[in-house]
Amino acid sequence: MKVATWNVNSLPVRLPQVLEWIAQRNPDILCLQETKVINDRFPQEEFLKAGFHTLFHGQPTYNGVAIVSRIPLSEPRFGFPGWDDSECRLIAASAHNLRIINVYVPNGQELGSAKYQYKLDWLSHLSQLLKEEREDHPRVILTGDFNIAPEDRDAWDPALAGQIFLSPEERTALNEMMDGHFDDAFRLFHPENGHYSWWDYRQGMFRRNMGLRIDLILTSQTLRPVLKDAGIDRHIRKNERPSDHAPVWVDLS
DNA sequence: ATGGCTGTCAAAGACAGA
Repeated sequence: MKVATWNVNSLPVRLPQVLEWIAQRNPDILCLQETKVINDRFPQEEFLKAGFHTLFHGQPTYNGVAIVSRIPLSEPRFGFPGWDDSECRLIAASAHNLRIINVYVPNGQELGSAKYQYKLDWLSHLSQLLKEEREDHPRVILTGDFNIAPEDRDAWDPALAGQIFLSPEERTALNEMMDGHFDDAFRLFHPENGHYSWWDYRQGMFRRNMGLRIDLILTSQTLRPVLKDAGIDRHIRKNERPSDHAPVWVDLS
């Protein structure tokens, strides 16, 4: 059983590539970010034809998250309880015995900015929500675009450490969320340097493999015995008119 | 030092992304 995440940077533009990738990789659950499509225009039918249920949370122009799944989805959640975040960045649902939480963490722009503060506040709300979700659900998969490179080995240039996406505050927020509860599934299988999930469109960054690993699949430690494999489908970034992110997946028995 | 690309909305270029 495969669970995957992909920031598609516009689902209307990327839908053909998403359907093609689904046919190749055959995920059971796919979490999408930056769908950039309102709910009325979500391409439900196309996913239904491919055998997937859909759950989506979108707004005009920006953000937007969705879960598409071969397994029926129940107990949906859209956004945070008790906090009216105006941006569509969190969607969750249960599938079999798994609790899937799909996030599009704010970018943060630059250290000290209002957007950076929003990112830290957002992570704080996520941490709080996660405690509740973990109490209710023993097997959680928290996945999505975190806009945080967890460690120095997750960045093409170690000199980026301390800057946005790699700052101590962002990493502390992520570590505190994970500590003792979650594994970074990809790293259990691939500990070495040079693996990224995002490359800037500009300056041939992909060609030069200058990227960041910011798209993560965090699995409850209770799932560790059933984790079989994990990967990043880097080749998808070579597509014509690609997303700037590649799909990331984990395989569980 | 700056901008380098891509997408949206809308019909040029501002805004956002990472």
